[in-house]
Amino acid sequence: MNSVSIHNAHPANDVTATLAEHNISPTSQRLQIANVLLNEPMHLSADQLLEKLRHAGEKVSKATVYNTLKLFVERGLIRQINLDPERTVYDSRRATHHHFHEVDTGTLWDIDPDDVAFSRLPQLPDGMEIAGVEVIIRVARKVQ
Amino acid sequence: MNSVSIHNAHPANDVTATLAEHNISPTSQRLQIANVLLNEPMHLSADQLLEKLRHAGEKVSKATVYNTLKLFVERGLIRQINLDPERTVYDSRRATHHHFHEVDTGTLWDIDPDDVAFSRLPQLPDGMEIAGVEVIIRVARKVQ
DNA sequence: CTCCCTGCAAATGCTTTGCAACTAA
DNA sequence: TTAGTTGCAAAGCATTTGCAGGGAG
Repeated sequence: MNSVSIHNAHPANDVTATLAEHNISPTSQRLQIANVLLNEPMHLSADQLLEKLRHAGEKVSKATVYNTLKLFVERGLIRQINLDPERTVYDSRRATHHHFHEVDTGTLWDIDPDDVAFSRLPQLPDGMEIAGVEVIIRVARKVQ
Repeated sequence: MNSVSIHNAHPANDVTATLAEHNISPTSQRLQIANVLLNEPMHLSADQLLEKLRHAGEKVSKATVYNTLKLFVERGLIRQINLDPERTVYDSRRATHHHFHEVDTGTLWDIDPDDVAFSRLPQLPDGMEIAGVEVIIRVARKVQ
């Protein structure tokens, strides 16, 4: 598959290949970040990601985390979600999907795209085409 | 400024009443801001709003605009929409409705709630109830 | 050697806050 | 008088950028 000899606990080959598919050269930091994000679908802020990496003993700077996330978003590797101004979150599930958003805590859950279907959608503005449809279901803890 | 009762071209009484309904005392600045936002449904950032007010010859400070918008949101008078971190937008249509979002320019259009209907929605997480459903249709200019 | 990447620190830009002056009742 | 508001300037914070040092080939 590849001639690079990276041997860590994670299926790094997949990640390296994924980076390559998106024209991203696989530096050590990028692999670390991609491993965290891509191994399981998750929503993380830049700071949460940094903390997770540091916790795992990785050596990454804040600037590199930001720059790398920005690069990944530009290259379509991850999605950027903006719930509120102090909370930019990155979503490693590339396929379009939807979200539950718990209003009080800001927690996000994924909604499988198959669990949402429309029986009616509006006409598009002239000369425009759909780039994506996103549904956010805001939920709150039920008061008894 | 002036102790004169308010007599402008707009239906200020409605606005005053609306503020009252939301437990907001009708100061001069709040009336100015509410007039801009409530007279017609619109999406504005804090800065756009400030510029609009200044253009209209109103005397409002930036801090007051921010504080007032925050107050209005807390009191449920307007909604806050977060497109991306440097672009918090305020929406004066209180009823739930949906949006077209032009990706390139960040422009928003309203979608009438009647123009969207679901034939399937996911099961809610345990103990949660729906606080609102929001659909964002991202659109891009068609390339010929 | 050369190119690209990293990381520190400084810069940026939106938003909030401290606080003194002010206003309406 | 008194409670609530305003506005300036300063502070806060997430994110970006400048630039020197570093690593891979």
